[in-house]
Amino acid sequence: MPRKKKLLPTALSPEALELVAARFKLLSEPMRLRLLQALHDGELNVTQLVEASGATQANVSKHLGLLCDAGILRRRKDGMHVFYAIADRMVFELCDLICHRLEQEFAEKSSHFR
Amino acid sequence: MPRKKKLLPTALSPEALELVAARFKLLSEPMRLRLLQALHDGELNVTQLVEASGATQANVSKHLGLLCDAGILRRRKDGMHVFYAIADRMVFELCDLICHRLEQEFAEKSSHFR
DNA sequence: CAGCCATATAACCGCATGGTTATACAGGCA
DNA sequence: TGCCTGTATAACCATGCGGTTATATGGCTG
Repeated sequence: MPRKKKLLPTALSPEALELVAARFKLLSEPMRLRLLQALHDGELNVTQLVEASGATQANVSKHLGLLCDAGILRRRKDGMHVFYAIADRMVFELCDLICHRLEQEFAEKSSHFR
Repeated sequence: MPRKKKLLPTALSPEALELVAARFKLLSEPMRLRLLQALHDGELNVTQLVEASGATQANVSKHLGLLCDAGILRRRKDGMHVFYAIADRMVFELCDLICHRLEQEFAEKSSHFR
């Protein structure tokens, strides 16, 4: 078996950067993060997500569609209901990284006042 | 020494999600990713970044300002020049995660045609 | 079938923001 | 001092996109 990955950065092409940026953009909406968070522990249908997020049904549906198209969520129809679930748990890894870093930054800033 | 982190997800507050989303939004522009990538191996001044990115000086300057305000970059004035450098290398970790995942997704899709 | 519920979609509006152009500002150099 | 270079900023425009409202679709139930 050959080596797994190249270690050097090897500048990404502009097209690749577009795709990466698009992925970040998907995660750059608080409402979508709320939906993802609501789905952290398991699938929910649209009505449940509407309740959990506090947004309108149309709005929730649109966001879910985007996340689904990107492969972050998956859909499962069950009779009249449509259940959504996390398809790519890496999103939580990304959020946690940012979250901990922010926490750390604020802790440092606030320490200057003590 | 007590435990380092709580293990359970513990839903983030809406305000926290706003901050996390804002961080993602900063990374959701291809041009900003290009600038970050250009700075991967060390600091560069604005003129060099203009060349590296192919954008206008004003545009580059604006993006650099945003990244700097967020603490992702740091500035260093040297005479007439202003040098920018990565202040938080976590951005590369985030990009790599997404990048490898996209690579993997496309590889899987393309394999269906072989 | 009729009517209701759950979901998706289309049309629209308003705002945020990326890009450009022009200009201001500051440091070096004659 | 005056000019040139490097950088930041202000004003402006155009586009994208999140939110809403209204409507379509489709499955269930009486």
